[in-house]
Amino acid sequence: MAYFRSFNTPPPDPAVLKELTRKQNEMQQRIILQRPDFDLKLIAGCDSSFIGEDKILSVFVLLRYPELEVVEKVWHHGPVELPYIPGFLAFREAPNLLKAYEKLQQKPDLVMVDGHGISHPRRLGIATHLGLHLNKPTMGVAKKVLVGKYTEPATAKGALSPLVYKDEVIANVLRTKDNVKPVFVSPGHLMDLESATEIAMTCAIKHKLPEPTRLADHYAAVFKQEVK
DNA sequence: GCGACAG
DNA sequence: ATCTTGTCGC
Repeated sequence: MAYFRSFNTPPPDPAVLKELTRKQNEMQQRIILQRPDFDLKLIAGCDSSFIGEDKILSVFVLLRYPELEVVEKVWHHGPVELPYIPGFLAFREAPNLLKAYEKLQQKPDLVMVDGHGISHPRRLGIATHLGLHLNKPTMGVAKKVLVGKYTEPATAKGALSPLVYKDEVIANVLRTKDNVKPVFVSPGHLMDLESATEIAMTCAIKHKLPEPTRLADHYAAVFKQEVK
């Protein structure tokens, strides 16, 4: 990966990775995957951007559902300690994301995260990680696969195919727009694959990324300029 | 041992 | 993620 091909990024400490892996295996036991019982009125989207290599800026956008009108947007920036390591993204981004979340005046019924949910080696993608910390329904929408195998879904919007890992369907590869690369939708915590897929599709209006994460991504770039 | 590898 | 120009298409 990039970290051992790069000259300036320190290689991950084996002892640290062992500890973080232990933590994920521990958290894994608390994951609850079920159809949410809420009636979705407010949905949040979150994403982070980086300023240099040691500062992170996280954004949370709150939208009314299913209208998808923005009702609130907050951000928080701070230092980042760990380098990016595949499989350990949450330990790098979650701390700052949680601080941004606290700034929301109203809390969402569901959080859509830019990244994977249970479609992770130990089922602990950043969406699941955040869900456990917030004790709130979360789902992940990633742009690239992390683990698992799948066949390319049809090119029409709405087409999907399962992402399978260790004989289990951990996400749906969903085409959210005609002839555009699909996204990977997975449940995070207190959520199930079917509901997550349906919500992702409902939020995908005219772009590849569903509105919550698309707008979070957009504002992350906007706020980043204000900070600079 | 050889690849793969979210953001 | 980030570094970066023009360019093709709706």
